[in-house]
Amino acid sequence: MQSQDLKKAGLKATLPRVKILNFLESSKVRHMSAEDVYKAMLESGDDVGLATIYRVLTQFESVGLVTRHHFEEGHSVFELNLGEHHDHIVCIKCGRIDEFYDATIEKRQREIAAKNGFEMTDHALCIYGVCPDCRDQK
Amino acid sequence: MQSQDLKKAGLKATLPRVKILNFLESSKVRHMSAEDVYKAMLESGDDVGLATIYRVLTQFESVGLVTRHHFEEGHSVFELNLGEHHDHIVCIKCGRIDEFYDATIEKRQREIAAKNGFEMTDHALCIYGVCPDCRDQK
DNA sequence: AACGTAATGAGAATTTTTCGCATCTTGAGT
DNA sequence: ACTCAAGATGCGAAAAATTCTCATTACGTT
Repeated sequence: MQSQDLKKAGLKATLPRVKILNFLESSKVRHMSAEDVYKAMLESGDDVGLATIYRVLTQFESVGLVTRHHFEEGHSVFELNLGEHHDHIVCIKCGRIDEFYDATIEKRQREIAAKNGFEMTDHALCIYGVCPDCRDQK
Repeated sequence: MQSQDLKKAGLKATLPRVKILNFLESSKVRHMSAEDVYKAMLESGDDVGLATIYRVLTQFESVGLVTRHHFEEGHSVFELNLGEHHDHIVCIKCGRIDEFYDATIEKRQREIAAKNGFEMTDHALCIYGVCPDCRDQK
């Protein structure tokens, strides 16, 4: 039940917020822009204003429910947090997004931050390339 | 002489392009938005239209003269390519940007791309944190 | 020096995101 | 369940970032 999750995160369980969280949890697409969420919800009859989508996704981000990514498209992409951290590998042809986790890279990052005297709060690693399907079709 | 560099890169050596390249090479700040470049050049008397700045930086990117970054600010940041690839560590308090290169991470990335069947074309790694100066001031 | 092609400038247009404010909900207290 | 204040929403306007249009200008080749 989403309203409990929201309250646990310190947010009032308003109808738009419940709908958006519910939508994110039930969506098969994991990475979506605010506009994507807006349109998809419109289709399914859950009419939430675009400004609210932006506000809510930003709030979800600040309480850790979602992660915001800045890939190369000129707009933010949001992803529901499912616990395990991971990085991304994006196909520059079709936009397909795969996920991966690499302990070695994670460790090196922490070491590099420490070596530079930074207190690491976050990191973003994105590999760009051509996915298997797009390579074949060429 | 910048006009030679431009021609070598396959671009006509127009006045705005020479001025912009010259500005990037002489700037002490290495990471700038299109707006930053526009304003700084205005100050120094080199008046180039903002649309041209955008066009030229995009061209410079496609011929490899500059790299475009998508940090967390909601706009692109450009950096003159000086040969050696590197990644970034950004202070979320003051915006300071340090650079680093880690062979282990580079190697792992190539391996991960290969393992997923991707032909890697590029990658972006950015560590976010609080820099030494900002930690002290807190 | 002349010419054709490509580049520039200025502002309009797009796109993405935020803001302002009137109205409506939520959740705490009765 | 009912009331109320704080906070949330919706909508359109406003910002911010970037691209486009098109008339004018500059390259560089002849």
